[in-house]
Amino acid sequence: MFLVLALRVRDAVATHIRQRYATEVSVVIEQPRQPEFGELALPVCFSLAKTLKRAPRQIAEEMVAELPAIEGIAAFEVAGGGFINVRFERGAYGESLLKQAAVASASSPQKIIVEHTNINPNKAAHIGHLRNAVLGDTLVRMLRRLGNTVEVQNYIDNTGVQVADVVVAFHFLEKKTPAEVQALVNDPTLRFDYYCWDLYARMSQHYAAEPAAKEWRAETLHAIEADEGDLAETGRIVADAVVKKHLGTMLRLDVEYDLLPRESEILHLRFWESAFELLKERGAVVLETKGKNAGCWIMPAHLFQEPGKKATTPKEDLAEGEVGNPEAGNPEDQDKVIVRSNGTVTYVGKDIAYQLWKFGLIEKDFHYVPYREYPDGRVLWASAASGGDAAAPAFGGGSKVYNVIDVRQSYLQDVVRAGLQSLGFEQQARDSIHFSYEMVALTPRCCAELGIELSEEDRKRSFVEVSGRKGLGVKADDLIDMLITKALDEVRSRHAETPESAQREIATQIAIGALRYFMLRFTRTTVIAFDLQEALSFEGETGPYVQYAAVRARNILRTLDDRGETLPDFNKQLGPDAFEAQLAQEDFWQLLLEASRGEWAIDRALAAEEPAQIARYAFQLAQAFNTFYHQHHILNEPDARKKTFLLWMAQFFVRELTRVLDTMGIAAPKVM
RNA sequence: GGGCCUGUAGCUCAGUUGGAUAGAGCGCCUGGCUUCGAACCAGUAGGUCGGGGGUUCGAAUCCCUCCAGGCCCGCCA
Repeated sequence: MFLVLALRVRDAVATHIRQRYATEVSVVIEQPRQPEFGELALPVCFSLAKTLKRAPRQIAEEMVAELPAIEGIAAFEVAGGGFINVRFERGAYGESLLKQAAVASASSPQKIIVEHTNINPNKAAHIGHLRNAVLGDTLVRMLRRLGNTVEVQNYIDNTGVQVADVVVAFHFLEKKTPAEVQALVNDPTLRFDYYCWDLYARMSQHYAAEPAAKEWRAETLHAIEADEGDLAETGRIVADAVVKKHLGTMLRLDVEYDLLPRESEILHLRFWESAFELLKERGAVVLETKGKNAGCWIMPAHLFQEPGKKATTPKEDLAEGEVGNPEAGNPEDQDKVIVRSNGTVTYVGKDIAYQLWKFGLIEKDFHYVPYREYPDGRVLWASAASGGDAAAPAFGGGSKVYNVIDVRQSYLQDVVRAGLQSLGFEQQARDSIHFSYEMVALTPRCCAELGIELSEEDRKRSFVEVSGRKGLGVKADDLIDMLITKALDEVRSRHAETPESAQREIATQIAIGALRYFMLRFTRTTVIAFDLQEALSFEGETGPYVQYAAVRARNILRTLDDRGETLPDFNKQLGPDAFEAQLAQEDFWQLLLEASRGEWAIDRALAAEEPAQIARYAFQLAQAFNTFYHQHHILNEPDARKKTFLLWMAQFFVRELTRVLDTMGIAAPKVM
């Protein structure tokens, strides 16, 4: 509702300015620093002052006098050097919240593709992968809440070097047949993804000690690509088993996907060939005849050095203004090889083909088979080379694509985008969003706690990068288990009477809440220096703090029921006058406002491309409620009218906070 | 050599895209549970917003420069 009024004011003011001053300015809406200043603040007169060459305060006064009446708005006031502050009609506002009036959306709904997780299927997921999945899944939930159709893709690189290295280790180091590897997968006493974690680290050490072993890698990669022999079969077994483990880990966090596009199908269905024809036709890639890249098809550096941006809004330029191109050295050093001199395509080439498919820009499509069904009924599909299910939904063809990939891949993402651009797909290039984020690193203290040996050099650093090759990192499932164990201790001490299964369910919700909130509270550009104690905390700015506020509010309603009282019929007992009277009390009004700002917060967070803002909003709302809860004892309220109103407030708060938590993928437990 | 990011309280981080008196959590200190259960609340202390210049009504935010740290720049993925 807050968003509805904000948009209404914005549009009315913009129209007024256009008509009265014959000029076009973007009307920025803010929340005033001080609540006493009202509900919205418009600094628009400051920018207007420049074009009109008049004092901002004078313009503000003139505008306040001339602005037409707006439904739901009680007053415009001039403040400071030329702010226009806006006050809502409190009675009407409360009434509309009760009646659950219109849901607003600032942008028109569209089909959006979000790609996230994308873990190499060769070992267990670690905390860095958790950041990706939580960020991606929260983005998906935010987009869906504002009415968009979102398709979630988790790209599986089942033919790459990382899988190959584990296959190499199984085949050449451990001398295991595919059947023996399959037996490991089936062994219930062994965690296959953990086994691979160690094996992969061992293999990396082996390569370092005996570089000649890299020939095994080449042989294995070739076998996997050709899909022939024992090496290929072991590859399929490893990748499929590890993918299933990853899906299980992510489901613990309530992260689901719609589609697993697999690299093996991109290869076998020759997506690249279609893209290659296009790229050659439009001159986006050319055959190099001289220099160090002789014999390669390259993308000339100038294509991504001069992106030729036009007609983009400044906001989009800023948000994705990460064009990182080397400018030093020889000109050909900056060209990007797309097809090697031996005729094989590089990773970026495949990525360009995949990105084109996401927008529906190449003729090719996958076949699709159901991969698994989630407990909530959602079906996860996987790509297939042939014999697809006719009942499969239409995948791909999005109008906007978010790739949730860490910031280290910025350069490659720029090349992919440049590919689209040089093919003439300007709009799609702009709507390809690299939703980048910084890495999760480990603090030296955390390494010490986990018994990880560090070099002298690393110990002096403020953080150490997680490395799969070194086997250095915190496994996602281990962290989740630790969180659940800790939460379970707390739940047991508070609710000894509760059955074990219920205790465990609550502890799990708290653990996941803590984890997801932890991964969301940092902005995308912040390196998370992972600290076990901080991550395990359930106090202060944490997920459990927010969950607890919801539980407290719900306890009020439950206790009312336990006392044999019934919830009043709010629709009959609360009208505009009642709201007007109760909301005259400032702290009631402020809490209600905050609780009604959910969509506004999501709208702004999406505009800023920063999910951390949702975490922050949820925390602030919880904080506001906790203060309110402490000051007003609802069930003992002697004034019947006031009590009715406060009960409604509690109910409204529960509903809104639950929705925000859901947007972050966090459950509101029954008790805590 | 180049590109991108970061530098804000003892620590970890926000800061509404240039706005009003720079905020929160943790930690420290003080106080509050027979209550809708304290995973909470109230309060104290803590700041040259890395340094310097500039732009203007107004700068933590934009520009220049210097310093410090991180990431990336392969016929690897």
